[in-house]
Amino acid sequence: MSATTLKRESARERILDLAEAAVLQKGFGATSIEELIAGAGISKSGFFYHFPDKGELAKALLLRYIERDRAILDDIFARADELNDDPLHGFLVALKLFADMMAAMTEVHPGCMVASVCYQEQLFDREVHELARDAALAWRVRFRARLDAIVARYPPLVPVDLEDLADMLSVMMDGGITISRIMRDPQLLARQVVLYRAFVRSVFLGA
Amino acid sequence: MSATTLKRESARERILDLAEAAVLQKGFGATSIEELIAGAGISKSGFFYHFPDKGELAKALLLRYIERDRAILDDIFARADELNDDPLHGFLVALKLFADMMAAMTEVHPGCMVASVCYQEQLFDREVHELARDAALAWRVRFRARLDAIVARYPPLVPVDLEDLADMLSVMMDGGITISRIMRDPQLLARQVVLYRAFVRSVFLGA
DNA sequence: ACCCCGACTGCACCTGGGGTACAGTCACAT
DNA sequence: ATGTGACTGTACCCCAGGTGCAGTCGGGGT
Repeated sequence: MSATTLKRESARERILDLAEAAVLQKGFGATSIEELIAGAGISKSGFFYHFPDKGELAKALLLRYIERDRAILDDIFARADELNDDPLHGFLVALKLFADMMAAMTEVHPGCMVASVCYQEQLFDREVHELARDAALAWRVRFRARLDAIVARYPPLVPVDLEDLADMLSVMMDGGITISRIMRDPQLLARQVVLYRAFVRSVFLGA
Repeated sequence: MSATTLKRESARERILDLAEAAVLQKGFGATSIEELIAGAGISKSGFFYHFPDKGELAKALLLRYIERDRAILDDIFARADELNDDPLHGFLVALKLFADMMAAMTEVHPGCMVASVCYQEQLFDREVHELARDAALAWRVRFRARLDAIVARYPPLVPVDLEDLADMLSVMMDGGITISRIMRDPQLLARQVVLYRAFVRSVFLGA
């Protein structure tokens, strides 16, 4: 990394920051390169120097989003595990932490980049869709591992498929974000996470 | 309705059909008026005769989608009520019918128009967003009424807010469709509806 | 001192998509 | 016969997403 690259924040990062906010707020299609370069203070040529085309911007955006999401989940689970070493209670605490985090957001959740990509198909290439798929698969694996640890100690009282229960969290996050946005209710997502928590609790601990 | 309107299927309907498929598959932005008029066999002027602008097409599309969705739900609940007059078992049967319907779809669900609109903000006017919101509100009211009837007979064993539990179905449908698409697993949505059913069951009947 | 390289700028130009404007057509209903 | 609904055709405008390329500017390596 040269000194030039480090000064302030590189133009590339500035574009990515502006694009992320704009895309989550109004969608990828409605976000113009024009507005990004105006905001970042660079020329059109400068933009195309960093991103061969708009699709590459989408890829970079998704990659960054997935990475941050992963870091947030890592942090939440780490904090939950610190407080507790029982797998079930650790998971329940993590869900609580997550719900609190969502509840703390005063405005509606900016949206899930992965879902956003899903509804803009064909605009992006195969590669971008694989990225989204890999992210969803990573969520499944992560949550599934937690659930596997739980069943070893708590035999489920309600018959459920663990993979489905793992996917259910992804489903509720994505759906929760969407319905939260549609309803313009910032708290809806948090309440849905709490409901998922109640389900997990009742599956392993009963009513 | 004139004879002209009836011959074959009106151009307007043809456009709407083509647009619906295209939008659910690749998004509204990626669906060009050009491709629609080519498919419908009319001129550009013909398109703008029916829809003042692309936004009006979105509105018409959403309206049609919401109406069909309403009809499907009406039918499912009517069939479920025919088979059963207990509110809880009626709801559980309806969920089963719904899951079966979703499972019967061999390809991945085309997607939810309402969610699609949600992720394309700013592309549409206030009116379109109000439409999406009203649709989500209608789901909430419909499911909430079912749940209210259930609690009158079955005191909940797990403490849940009924409005949240009602919203949870919308959340799982939308999220299920999205994750189903991302994962390219057509059966995922059906399995998630079954899980929601298991939750409702355990809330009112226990493990 | 020299030059290369990364990170741009500026300008010219092209395409496709979303419109606008408006005159004309043609079948059918009254 | 006359009007109305459902269009067609032509012409034109703007904007966004590019493409192509020559030039610039500052730092680092030799």
